Amino acid sequence: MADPWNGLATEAFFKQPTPDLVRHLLGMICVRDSPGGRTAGRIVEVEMYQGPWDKAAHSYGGRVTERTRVMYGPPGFAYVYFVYGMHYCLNVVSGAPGHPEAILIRALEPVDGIEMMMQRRHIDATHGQRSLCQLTNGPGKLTQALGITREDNGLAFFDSPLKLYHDQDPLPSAQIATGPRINVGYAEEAANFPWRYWVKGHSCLSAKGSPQKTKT
DNA sequence: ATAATGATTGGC
DNA sequence: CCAATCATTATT
Repeated sequence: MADPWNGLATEAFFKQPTPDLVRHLLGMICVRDSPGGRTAGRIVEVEMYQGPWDKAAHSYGGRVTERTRVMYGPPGFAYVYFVYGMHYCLNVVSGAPGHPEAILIRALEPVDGIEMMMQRRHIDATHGQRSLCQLTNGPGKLTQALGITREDNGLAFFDSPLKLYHDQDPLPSAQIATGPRINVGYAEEAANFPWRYWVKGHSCLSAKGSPQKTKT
């Protein structure tokens, strides 16, 4: 038997309940292979969206549209949508078929294909941790850096150019923080659900996702 | 057919 | 703080 915490995620891995999967995605490696090469990053910030009763979700109320159709299918596939007329966002579909749940990937720590990411993001080569993080520390930034577009909608994370890998054991709870999701103020009571999860203290968290630093 | 708006980012 | 920019969605 393969070690479930080492290597390409299996189709079965995605069948766990969304509240479990969202924590297990933290620390995993998201990979996008393209003819030009591989780009990849470690997942450090995510948000879950749960089906018909989550007013922040595109699938709120059980709406089935062309855009949200993939959310109603089996878990482990990509839900990619276009927002604000200029950005793509990448989600991992979760939940059993008929349960329109998904997990938005909000920030990555760059791991592979740095040069290609810099070209795609139109960022000049500079060095240091801070400049690396700006490649992928936001949901729109990471799709641009990995070259993810609407063409990726519906791809299987366990069998396609878009992949999720384990290279370490799941993060312990002590290293995971939670809080309200970003930019869902329209969602009334759901706006306050603590359904954003991030790696505590990580330097590549999204700008709005980074807890404000307090002075001592 | 038309109007409103967004699971964001970057610039001022 | 606010403009950019257009697909998606709901409404007429």
